[in-house]
Amino acid sequence: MSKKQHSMTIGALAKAAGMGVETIRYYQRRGLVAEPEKPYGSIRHYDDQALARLHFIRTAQWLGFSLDEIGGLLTLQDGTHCDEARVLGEQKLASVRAKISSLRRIERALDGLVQECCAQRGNVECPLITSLQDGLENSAFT
Amino acid sequence: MSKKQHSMTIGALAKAAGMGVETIRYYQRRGLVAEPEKPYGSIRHYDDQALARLHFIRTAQWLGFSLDEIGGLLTLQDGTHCDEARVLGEQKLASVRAKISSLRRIERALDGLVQECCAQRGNVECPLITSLQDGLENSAFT
DNA sequence: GTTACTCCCGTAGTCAGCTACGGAATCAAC
DNA sequence: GTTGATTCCGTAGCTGACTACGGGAGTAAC
Repeated sequence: MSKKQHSMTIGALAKAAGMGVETIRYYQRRGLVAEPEKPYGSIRHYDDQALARLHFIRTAQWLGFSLDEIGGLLTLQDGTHCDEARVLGEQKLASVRAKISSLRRIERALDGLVQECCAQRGNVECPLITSLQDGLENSAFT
Repeated sequence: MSKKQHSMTIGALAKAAGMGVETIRYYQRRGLVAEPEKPYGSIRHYDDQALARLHFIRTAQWLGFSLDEIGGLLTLQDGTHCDEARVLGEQKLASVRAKISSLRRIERALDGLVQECCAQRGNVECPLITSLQDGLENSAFT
């Protein structure tokens, strides 16, 4: 149970979290990470809890949450708001799924265009370009 | 074959293209859309070719091309650079596919967390939050 | 005790893609 | 011939997530 003694400067914290010092200071300004009060000397020290919070932020970002949304999640962090967290998770899941299906449509369209391009190689008319000009309406991939 | 007589002001063009006047003027500044010279009076007029170009831009944007990339595509527009266009299309297709697979991983992770949340309803510990804190490593969804 | 690094803090810049503002000119309708 | 909308043009602001800069203070190594 050694927790507090593992203290580090902001530079070490940044290295441990795999991000830049300026990024952490930016999160502090946004209110996502607390600034520990600095001792009588002058330099602030951070513990493992600060590191955990940075992990939280990074992971939630990877899941597609914005920093504002992460701020919301952090207020639920005491564990007593499971339902609210779940709702946020469900909303994010829905938006991720929407993004995926939109990207799939784009994939089909692009793939079709590239195939056509390959087939017509050497031709003067480029099917990719002309499809873009026509807004894809006349193409089979929409 | 009536083409030129279909001329419009920038406002009408914007409406036809489904975008704002300021957006078109922004594209002109970026060099994506030409500014027709204005007649002795004062107001510029745009034809269907300008509209086609806006369609081109919008569609290419939907396909995930940035405005810079679209500028590149537009220089290939004479149709004699089919191979180059195809290469750009293939690159974009690869990046779309990468995005999709990354989003799928995110989907799985989020879905797992939300399921756990549902299962543990009423519990004090929220699995979604704690997983975020631990960086998902200890969770089954990575 | 000096050199070299790191920290502190505020402010400002970056990127993409718009969006808004302001003041003058012009056009369309009545 | 006046009102009200639109155009023109340059410049400036916005969003999100950083990233950089500058100058002073503290800290670690030799």
